[in-house]
Amino acid sequence: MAKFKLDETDHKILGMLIDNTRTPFTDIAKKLLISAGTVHVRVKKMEEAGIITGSSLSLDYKKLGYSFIAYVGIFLEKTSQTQFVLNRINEIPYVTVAHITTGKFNLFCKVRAKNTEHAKQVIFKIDDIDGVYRTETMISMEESLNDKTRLMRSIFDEMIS
Amino acid sequence: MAKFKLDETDHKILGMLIDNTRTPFTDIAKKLLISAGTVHVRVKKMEEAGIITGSSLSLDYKKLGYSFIAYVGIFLEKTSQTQFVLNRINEIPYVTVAHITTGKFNLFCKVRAKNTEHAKQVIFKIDDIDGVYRTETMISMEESLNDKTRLMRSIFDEMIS
DNA sequence: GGTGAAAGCACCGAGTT
DNA sequence: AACTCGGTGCTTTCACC
Repeated sequence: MAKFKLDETDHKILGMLIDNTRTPFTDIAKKLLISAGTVHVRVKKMEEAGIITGSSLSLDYKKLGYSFIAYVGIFLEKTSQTQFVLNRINEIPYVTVAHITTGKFNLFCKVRAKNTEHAKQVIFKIDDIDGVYRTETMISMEESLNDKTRLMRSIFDEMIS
Repeated sequence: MAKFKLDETDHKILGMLIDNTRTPFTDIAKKLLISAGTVHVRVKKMEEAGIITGSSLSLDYKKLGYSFIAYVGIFLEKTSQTQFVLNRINEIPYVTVAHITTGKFNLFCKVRAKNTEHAKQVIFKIDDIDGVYRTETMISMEESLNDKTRLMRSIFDEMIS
């Protein structure tokens, strides 16, 4: 939970790995003018500290046939049901992220589905959860991905300057 | 854009790589009772087909000091400004995803920041864009990540059954 | 489209400065 | 902390099925 101290070298290593986890340590070493062993040790330390929690593939979901994205805002009958409903939502396939929120909605989640028909089925499952009073759906017509890489750049740029 | 035909072996390979891009091909080969060379060829084909678009590190942003998440709904003065405003939003650091949406808002984005003060600065930048009439912020109190892995499981479960 | 073996590297730990 | 170096094991290719 605490802030972890990373120096500029660590950031540069992360910067090279965030776009491609298979970037050879030897390449990183060459670019940063350090030894591959040092890269190895630093990555390991970041893994042990829990900064690096794993690695994942980036897939083109449109090509896989999942081109529908929607956000669903959820109103509850009573706020005391929040955790219960969140747990139920997390059991529903094709819900990719869920949040407890302040503001308009009590809960908020993202759904990725094949098409409108498929999404409707997913959203009906959310509506059916005990304690859900009403939902409000926002359909994404276009997603512009900044995502992880972009966020890391924001963080790095600030730290280096 | 078209659906790409993946067989069960491809799905199993993706299933083993989605959680850990560094899973040795030899391990995958052993488990699926095929040769490591075959795993290599199939992964390469999926890369060439654009199904696999890359690989990225999973990082603990809380430990990096970025524990604030909010969603921002955006109302525009005129819908004709949509693309222009989307482009401006994509230039703002700490905005991680942006969408053009139907429903309540014209645009919709996710912000990850250090704290409320930092988030305020980011949201002010959104408010300042020409054509933005009003924004509505939903602060996440708790994020429960299903994320990529979860989605892939949803897809695989369906395909295998 | 798959195999199996061989060659080429990367990873990773031990020992050193 | 960082470097070098050597053993181990993964990746990648290629001739063959």
